[in-house]
Amino acid sequence: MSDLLERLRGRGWRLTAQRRVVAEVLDGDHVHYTADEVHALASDRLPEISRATVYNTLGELVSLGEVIEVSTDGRAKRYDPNAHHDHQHLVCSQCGTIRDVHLQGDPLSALPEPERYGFQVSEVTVTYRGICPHCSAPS
Amino acid sequence: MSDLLERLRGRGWRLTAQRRVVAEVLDGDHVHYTADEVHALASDRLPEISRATVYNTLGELVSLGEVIEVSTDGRAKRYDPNAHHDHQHLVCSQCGTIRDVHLQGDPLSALPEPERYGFQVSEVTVTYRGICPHCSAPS
DNA sequence: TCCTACATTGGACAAAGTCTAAGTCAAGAA
DNA sequence: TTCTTGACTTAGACTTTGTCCAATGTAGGA
Repeated sequence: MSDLLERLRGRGWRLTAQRRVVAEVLDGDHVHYTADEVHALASDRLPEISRATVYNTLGELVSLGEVIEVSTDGRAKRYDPNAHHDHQHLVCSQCGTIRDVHLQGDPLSALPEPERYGFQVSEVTVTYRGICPHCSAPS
Repeated sequence: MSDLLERLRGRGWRLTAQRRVVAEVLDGDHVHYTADEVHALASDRLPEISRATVYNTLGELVSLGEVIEVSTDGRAKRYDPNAHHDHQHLVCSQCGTIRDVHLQGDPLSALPEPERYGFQVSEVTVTYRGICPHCSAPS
């Protein structure tokens, strides 16, 4: 994670306590927090951090390509720090759990030329939905 | 569209002016309105229709499987009446235009068994993003 | 035509996110 | 080290999107 901070500083990012804390919260794989969750976790370490700063910082990390914004349910967006490994998401329709998954083949190739309608297609996101083992287990 | 109304009546739907108007607004292919847009268009024909009714009706149409809910941008959900033809979406990153597209092959098969983590996967949505011809044209 | 269960309404409420003006501070300059 | 300044942060108002509820209206069967 300190690589991340170094990389950002190299791009002219001013390194503040708030930004550091947000980056630390997002450290780790398979993390998919909402902005509110990031704010709550960041507040544990830096109680005076404001919501606006969390939103600002997340937005910056997204536009710098260090974090991916995921909206799986039409509710709060989630932030995925696993931005340097191409992957998609598998979501439990019941509890909302999210897993990163890796596909066979390139989903871009499933869209034939005549179905592109002259668009310059550059990105594809695939979301699988189903019931996770925990939710389908007899209770 | 009157097939739709007949079908719904067959399922015990009470046919009111409000519901008819909402269904009429959603008539047509390649329509992807937000709830607010549906409300505005419905109000043109039936000025006293309330937002709550539009939300209720859209929700019912979705749970009856007659309309699909699409959230392409993490902002307002859009409602797609093209529910009986399997398709995915192509979105312009600049202007937000949405097109229905048809894929080659089944995207479910791109997710190998070991990548399913015990989920019972039942659904997949694929969203392509790019620049539409109108936005990429020299202005 | 009358009944009544279901539908609609308007407004309050809630969740998620954006904006702004005023104050603070990281990091380069001296 | 201290100073300076423009970038960063803050609190809270505001916006957008959507949900809920109690009161009122009405579709369609008897």
